[in-house]
Amino acid sequence: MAKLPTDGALIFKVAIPVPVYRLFDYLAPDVIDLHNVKPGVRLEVPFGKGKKIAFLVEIVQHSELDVGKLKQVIRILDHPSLLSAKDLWLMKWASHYYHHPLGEVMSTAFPAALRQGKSVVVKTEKRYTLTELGKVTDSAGLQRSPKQKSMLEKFQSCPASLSEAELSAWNDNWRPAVKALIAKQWVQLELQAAKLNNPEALIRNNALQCNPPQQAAIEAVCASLGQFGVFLLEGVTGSGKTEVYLQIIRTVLERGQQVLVLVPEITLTPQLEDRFRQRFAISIALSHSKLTDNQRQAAWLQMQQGDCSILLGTRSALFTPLKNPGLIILDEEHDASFKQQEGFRFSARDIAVVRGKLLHIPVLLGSATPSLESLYNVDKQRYQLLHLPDRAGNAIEPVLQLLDIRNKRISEGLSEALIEEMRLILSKNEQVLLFLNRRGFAPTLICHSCGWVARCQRCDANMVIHFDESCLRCHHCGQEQRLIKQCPACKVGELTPLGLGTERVEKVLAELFPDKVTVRLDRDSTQRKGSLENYLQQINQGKVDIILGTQMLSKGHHFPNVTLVAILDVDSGLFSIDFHAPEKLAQMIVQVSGRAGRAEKPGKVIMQTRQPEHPLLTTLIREGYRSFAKTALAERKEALLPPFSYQALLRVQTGDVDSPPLFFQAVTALVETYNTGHTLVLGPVAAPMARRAGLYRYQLLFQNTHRKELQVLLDVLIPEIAKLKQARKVRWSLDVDPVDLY
DNA sequence: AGCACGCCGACT
DNA sequence: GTCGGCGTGCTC
Repeated sequence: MAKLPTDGALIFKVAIPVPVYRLFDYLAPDVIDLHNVKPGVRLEVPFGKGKKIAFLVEIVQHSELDVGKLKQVIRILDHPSLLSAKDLWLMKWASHYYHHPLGEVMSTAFPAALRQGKSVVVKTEKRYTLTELGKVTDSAGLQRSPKQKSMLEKFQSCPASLSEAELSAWNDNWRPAVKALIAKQWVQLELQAAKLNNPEALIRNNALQCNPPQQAAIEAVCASLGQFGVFLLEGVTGSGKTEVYLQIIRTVLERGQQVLVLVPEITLTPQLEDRFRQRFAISIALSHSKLTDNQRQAAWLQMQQGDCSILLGTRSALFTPLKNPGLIILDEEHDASFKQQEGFRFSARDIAVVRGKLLHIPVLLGSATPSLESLYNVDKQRYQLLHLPDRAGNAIEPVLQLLDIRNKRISEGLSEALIEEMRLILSKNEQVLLFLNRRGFAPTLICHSCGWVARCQRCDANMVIHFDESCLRCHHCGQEQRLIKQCPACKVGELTPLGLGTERVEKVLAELFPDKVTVRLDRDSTQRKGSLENYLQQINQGKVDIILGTQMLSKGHHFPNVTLVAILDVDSGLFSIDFHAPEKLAQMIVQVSGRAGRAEKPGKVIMQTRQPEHPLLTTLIREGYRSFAKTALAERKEALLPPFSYQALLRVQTGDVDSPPLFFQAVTALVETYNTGHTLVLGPVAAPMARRAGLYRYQLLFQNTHRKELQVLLDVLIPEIAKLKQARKVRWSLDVDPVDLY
């Protein structure tokens, strides 16, 4: 219990969710008993004109400010804190690392309802009130003797509560009939607890037989339980990664500990959830953006209270407090969606590793195509590589091949050679999967006569033709207009769709294969809730011959009857200015390839290209992803790009063109003052897409081969930038370790 | 981020 | 003479 000093009031140092890089001082509330008032508790405080929910960070004796002018905390919301000291430490660390105000970091770590100040009833011990027990027992609707009745009445009006041991002792004095009723009730109430205490009750069905590499991976991670270690589980689709997860999780549960499982996207949760539910008889908490605030809050609290042992969630679930942490699994660790792209731009993968170290638990990163950063960390022996080489059940790796389409006749993106391959596969009643990462009919509408192109008025981008909805749409800002027929510039020219989108390919497939069923899977076709699931079901039931889709196809879902995969336009990924592009392209190719085939039906992957000699493609095909990664890492090293250096990107958006130069002038002056180390400052330059949604975009890149030096510079620079008056006219943000230079 | 204060143009 | 524009500064 904190003691009141004799000479003065206690000061609460408080983080408030406002974009301000410091804490605020408040007088402690008028409660003498500060028992359980620990850093991390939510507070209601007066702030400016109104009130805000804030977070206690520290209790101190003195304030830099005149104590007489301090306001007082209105109330304390949590008894005790919902966050552990380590949870708070992690948030402070993240606030510092990403240079984001602590109040906002903490705010994002709480579910929406709790950050708005909703109170939570926290039970401290598992006790059952007799009143409660009496009510449920009585509602069984059985005939009772007067004696039983009077006993139950006594029971119901009894204010006391009993622990398990107390109840069973007390139980012995009851008549058998009432005892039986209570026992029945007891079983219900204790079911969850019993499952947690009895490992055998956890498991619904027997584990699958594992091959030696799987077994080795399981043993390596299990041997590390109770201590920190990062494991990179590398395994292609079908290599049995999930089985490895499940068996390790079982061991963690048997130790009475909790598991946090993070996945990149919600579309992946149903399948993993099913596998988990089939294996474990305990409840599984879910947390992702498609759930309601209440559902997410429930999951959060269940993990915090230790009422649930498995949490399956997306990026934002990372900070969920764990009563009894045992393991963090991050599946598809290479996926860019683990990086938050606005506001508090954190990497769930990187913070997960920090959290594992803090909690002395292992972190298991899984991927068929590990990120270059993680492979680099394996080289540096910071991560331990666990490789699953075989497809479980002896399935054969798909054969990748390039299809040179230079000077070849091509109809709507499909070369004749590809069409022939498709005919062959379809004639055997096997499925074909076509991948094209561009939705809509065509990405450009051009005038055949004068060359006019339909551009978005608010972005530096073309309007995409959507014939299905008879509109032109900008994929960057969502702006829409009706599909026009006449050229607005020359009034005479014929408007022609240029380029390829999934809608267009769908149309040509209907002409080429009139007796085959095609399903198109992209954001447009799966917008209705449940339609994706519906399509997937049809595909797996064999009602579909050709699957055509975008990025959506490359993640999670596996199509065992697909024996031919074609990537229609692999070249568009080869010429990006972002140095991450080759890595992303290689990952995409391997991920898409992994969708196809199974044991008795090996898959074939065809990539249409006009760059058949391109080293990225040839290395990937001849030597595989790991060879590609090795080459790519060598190139990064040569150019001193991450992971051989560290970057932070200062981004700016404004409605007017005049503010950014003034802002960057002021920033550059600050940089000159504070950059005593060797941080490279590149820019400012216009962003690759200089205008988006009506806003002008610029960026300034900081780069240093020493993490610490960059960190120290940003430590002083960012709060100073926040104070600039030129910063008020622009929307600026800092992106530490950017993954997307757009 | 909000919100108030404050100093310059077109209006009941 | 006022209403209101948004530039500037502050929030314990």
